[in-house]
Amino acid sequence: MEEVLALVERIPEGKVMSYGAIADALADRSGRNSARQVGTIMARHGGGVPWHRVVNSAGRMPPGHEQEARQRLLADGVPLKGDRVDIARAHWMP
DNA sequence: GCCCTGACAGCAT
DNA sequence: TATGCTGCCAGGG
Repeated sequence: MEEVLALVERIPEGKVMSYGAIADALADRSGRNSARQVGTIMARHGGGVPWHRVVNSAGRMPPGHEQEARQRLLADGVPLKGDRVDIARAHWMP
C-alpha cells in the first residue's frame, strides 16, 4: 500500500497514471486487477499524495472530486480533453 | 465460507 | 466515445 502512495508521489507534474498502470508498475497485478485495490487504497489513504494525478483508463477522475481534480490538473499543466485527461499525452510510466 | 460492493480494465456493440 | 457485460480481488456484513 505504501508503495502505491510512494509511486503516486513520484508522478511528475503535467503527467498522470492510471490505476491499472500503477498496479502494473508495482507488479501488484494478480491477473489484471489490483487496479481495484489501488483505487480503494487511494480512496482511503490518498489524502497525502497528488491523487489528482491518478485517473482511470478513460482519463476520468474520481466521483465527487471532478472539479477539484480538474483544477489541480489544469494548474499542473496536464493536457485535458474537456472534462477528462488526455491520457495519450499525459500518461506516465516510471 | 457466501454475498454484495467498489476512485477498475478489456472487449464487444 | 458511450454503454453493457465479464473478469478479478480485497473488505465488510
